[in-house]
Amino acid sequence: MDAPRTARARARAELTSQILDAAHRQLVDVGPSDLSLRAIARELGMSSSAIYRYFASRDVLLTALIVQAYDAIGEAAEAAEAAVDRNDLEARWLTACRAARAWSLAHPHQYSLIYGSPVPGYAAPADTIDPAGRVGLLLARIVQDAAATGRLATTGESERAEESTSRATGVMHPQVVEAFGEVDEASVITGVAAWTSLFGTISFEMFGHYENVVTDRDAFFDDVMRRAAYQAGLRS
Amino acid sequence: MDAPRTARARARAELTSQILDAAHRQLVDVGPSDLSLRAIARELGMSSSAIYRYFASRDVLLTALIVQAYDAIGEAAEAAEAAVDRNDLEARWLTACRAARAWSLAHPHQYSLIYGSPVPGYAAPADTIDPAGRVGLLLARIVQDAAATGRLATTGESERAEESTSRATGVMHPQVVEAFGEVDEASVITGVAAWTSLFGTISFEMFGHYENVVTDRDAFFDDVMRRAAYQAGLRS
DNA sequence: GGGAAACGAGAGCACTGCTCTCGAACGTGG
DNA sequence: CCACGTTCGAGAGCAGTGCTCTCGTTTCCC
Repeated sequence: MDAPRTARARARAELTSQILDAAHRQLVDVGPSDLSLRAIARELGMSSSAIYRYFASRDVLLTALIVQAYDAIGEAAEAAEAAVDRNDLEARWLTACRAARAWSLAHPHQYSLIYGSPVPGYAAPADTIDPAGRVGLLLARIVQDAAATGRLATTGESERAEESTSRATGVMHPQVVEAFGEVDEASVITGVAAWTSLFGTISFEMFGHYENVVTDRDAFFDDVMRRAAYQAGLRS
Repeated sequence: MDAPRTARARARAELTSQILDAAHRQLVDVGPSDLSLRAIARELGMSSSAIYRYFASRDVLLTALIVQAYDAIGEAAEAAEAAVDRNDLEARWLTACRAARAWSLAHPHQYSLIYGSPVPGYAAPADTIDPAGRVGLLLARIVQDAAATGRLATTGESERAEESTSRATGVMHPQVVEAFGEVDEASVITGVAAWTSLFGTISFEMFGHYENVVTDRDAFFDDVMRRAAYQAGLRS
């Protein structure tokens, strides 16, 4: 952000990112709750107390890592989705979901950092809520594109959906509704439900809940995400 | 289970459950990762090392608490569902889901113990996989009842569902297919997807992912669970 | 009753996050 | 250019953790 004028400022920025890197490296094989400030300090050859010049507490460091992880999975999903034909909405959807899953399976500890139980004594810092929505925003954009090209199926299924739709108003946060663009709130709900389903499925797989339940995880995931896309209003 | 013949065995059983109770009590306000063996020992007026006569390690104690939590949420869902008219399949479904959510909101730390990121260095003990499926089994039973009374919608929606159904075989574990009874595998998949959606939605709500996203959580949950029931093949 | 197993308490080890102090390096205003 | 104030790093230390080991004591079973 700011250009580091003085040598001290430059050294500070350098060390800050070195600490972050070391923490990120440690996260590869230890898991968030076992992440140790002292171990990071050892790896960097500095005293443990020196870390506190750069991060006020362990939780602050974790928060920074959380933001990193959100950005990483968001970027992975965006990059994959960007390579797909803009007109093939379902392919875009499925590709984004698959990319999110692939990233998660490749980075289990970072995943549990952002989608597991919050490890600090329940503190959802404001810095994290913005990057947290990145994958969700990507999905919302696809739904929005579907609506823009007149390809969003508004009525869910049969009369039942209509019934629940009729009284569903004011359920979602205005800024989320805005992110979906000019679609009715029922579509926002199904979109958020699909987003939830995406990470619910990944979490269940990663946290062992599909042990002795789902054998072919790839096929299962694809199937569920396809149905989620359909229910969100996307038709091929 | 076994009748404690000797006084020593009786004292052992007594103390074991006292430790478990103290741990459970501590879980009300501290969260799984902050659960302290020494604090439990202090509360019980015994030395910390004495705990190890009853639980070989902290993880073993946590495992016991996990089983307790699974049983508790399972029992809550079952009790609520049992009070509903057996013929109203959707009401049974929705009631079970609501009970699971209500239990979760009332017991956040126990919830994150079973549906959050696994706190031990990734150990999913065999003792836990059985009670873990209790809520899922309940939902499966409802689907099974629907099939038994000829009220299970087998073809999902349109030709798309049929397409993905055609190649979906061998995806699920045989014992899960068996738990669903005489339904085709596609219905098992949608059932497991609905089960995933249930806890995915609860997790997102509990772990703060609906902050600035969903305002009316009750209405949102009902809506999503109703759609999940529909997609699982349940029709009112 | 005597031998063996189970038990409780205490000390101790290695580790954690975090605080405080103190001397050294650094940057900037006069 | 140099003195003063800020920033930084290291070390010691505190309170706490899970866990192990030892050493008497209690209980059980033959």
